[in-house]
Amino acid sequence: MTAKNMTRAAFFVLTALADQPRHGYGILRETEELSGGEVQLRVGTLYGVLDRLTADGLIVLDREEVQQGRLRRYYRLTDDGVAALDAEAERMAAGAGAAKRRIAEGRRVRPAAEGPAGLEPPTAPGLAGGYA
Amino acid sequence: MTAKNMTRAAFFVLTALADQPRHGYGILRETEELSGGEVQLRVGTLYGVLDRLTADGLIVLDREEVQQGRLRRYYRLTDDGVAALDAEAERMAAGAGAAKRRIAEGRRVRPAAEGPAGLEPPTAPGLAGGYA
DNA sequence: TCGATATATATCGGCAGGCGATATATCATG
DNA sequence: CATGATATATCGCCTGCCGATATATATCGA
Repeated sequence: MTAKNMTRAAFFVLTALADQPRHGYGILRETEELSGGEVQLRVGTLYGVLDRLTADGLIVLDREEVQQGRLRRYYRLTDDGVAALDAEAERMAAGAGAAKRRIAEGRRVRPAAEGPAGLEPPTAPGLAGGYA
Repeated sequence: MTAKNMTRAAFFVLTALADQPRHGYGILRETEELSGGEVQLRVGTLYGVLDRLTADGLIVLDREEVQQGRLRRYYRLTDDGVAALDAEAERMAAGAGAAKRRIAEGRRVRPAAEGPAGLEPPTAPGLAGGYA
């Protein structure tokens, strides 16, 4: 929707890889654990995301291991990946802050009441805080 | 990807409506202004989102006005809408915080260097902070 | 020993949703 | 008189998420 709009799935994958390299299945488990089970990154989503992030140069294949007869393919963030994740986190924090502020701002005019709108016409139109 | 996963566009619309009722075109301008031009909610996106949010009971048609021969259709948040936006803001802030923390955590092992991985095998696997 | 579950990879088709393009209409500005 | 801002709305393309499915090995309980 914006310039380089990162998908949620991509964000979660990058976050899971931010502290150390992980393999696909590890990313799945880490994401779920990290969010207390709230976020569930799906298998069907994972590999597409991994391919796209690799193509975009945000992650790279770190190494391959064979543990107990099972292949593990480890990915890690590139410098670009770290930067992208950092920027996205910044944007999210800013957006969350803006939303919170505006909810509070609206609470003055809208104290859980119904009816066409606030009683007095809104004071100023757009002065708002801005995301950043 | 999670339980009730709200789209970005929906988030921006709800945020734009959080302080006062607005009409479609106003939402577009407000979103752009609010983010310093970084976020551009598209016209082709807007009305679908508006319909979906209405169907979900997160916003309602507040009123219709005719200003200088042009129709303005104002929407406002419902209580559910406020709650949903608040919850989403919380999730975003938590996610952003987790990402930031993990980036810092990884910086210890990955000081902008390249090579298969950190020198010593990562100390502990998953103790992480968790989103919330 | 057999079935279920966890670990681990990967693909495919359906469907939701964002976006560019397009259409229509009014008003202000150059 | 044309352009651009304001204001609504629709349509088709394409990206991307997800459920289902496939394959293979190891573990554990019945």
